[in-house]
Amino acid sequence: MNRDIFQAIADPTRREILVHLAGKKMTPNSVADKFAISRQAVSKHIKILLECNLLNQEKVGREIYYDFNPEKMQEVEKWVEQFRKLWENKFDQLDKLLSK
Amino acid sequence: MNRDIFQAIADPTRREILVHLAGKKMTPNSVADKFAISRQAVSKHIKILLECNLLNQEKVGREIYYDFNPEKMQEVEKWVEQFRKLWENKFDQLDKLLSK
DNA sequence: AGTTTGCGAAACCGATTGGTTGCACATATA
DNA sequence: TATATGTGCAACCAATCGGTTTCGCAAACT
Repeated sequence: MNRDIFQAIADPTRREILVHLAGKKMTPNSVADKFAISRQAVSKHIKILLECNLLNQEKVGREIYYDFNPEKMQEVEKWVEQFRKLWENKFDQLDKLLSK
Repeated sequence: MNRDIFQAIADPTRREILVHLAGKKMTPNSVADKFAISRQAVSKHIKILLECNLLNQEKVGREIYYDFNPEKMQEVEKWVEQFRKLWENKFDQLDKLLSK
């Protein structure tokens, strides 16, 4: 399934999961230990992140290790990028004002 | 009301609205002309964007002009930033591999 | 003064979301 | 072989979402 990455990172729990998995690869169980929700709920979040290629999957025995795939996140960066010149202009104008 | 900016930009219509309003200030009616949804639906989107400070509001007579406030978008940029070194590492490794 | 225009707010609706519990199944362990 | 563990999937549920239509009100036009 093809999912919108912006919708994927809209949920605060999923954003936290991403930060954890960017630090080190983890199993769903160990991720779930970090949160106050069920293992299955975490699994659903992981599935969504997986569906938009924000995670890599590696099966070891009966365990599955997930870790963050940074490439996809560039899509977000690229979208935000288009606005950067706007806030930089704003700062430039403030700088000019302050230096008067 | 205080709203999550990630939730605000999760909707594709709202992202399009932001791009329009980053180009020039517009009234809800003129924004609605760009979409296949009602003016009221657009107004609800604008309200959400306003609630997390992604828009500025300026009343002129009976019209209200909205335009993009870039500062708030830096929150998203900042969050994505933490992952940048990860994908940059990935490219470095690819470069090394290709130059062998 | 009466009508049109621009807007936000409210009520409503079907679809989606984020959680739960229960289950099936493969893999490890006794 | 029997049992325990790690996982994904399905069914269910209340809450939220994104749209609609209807309404009220202020500002502009005739």
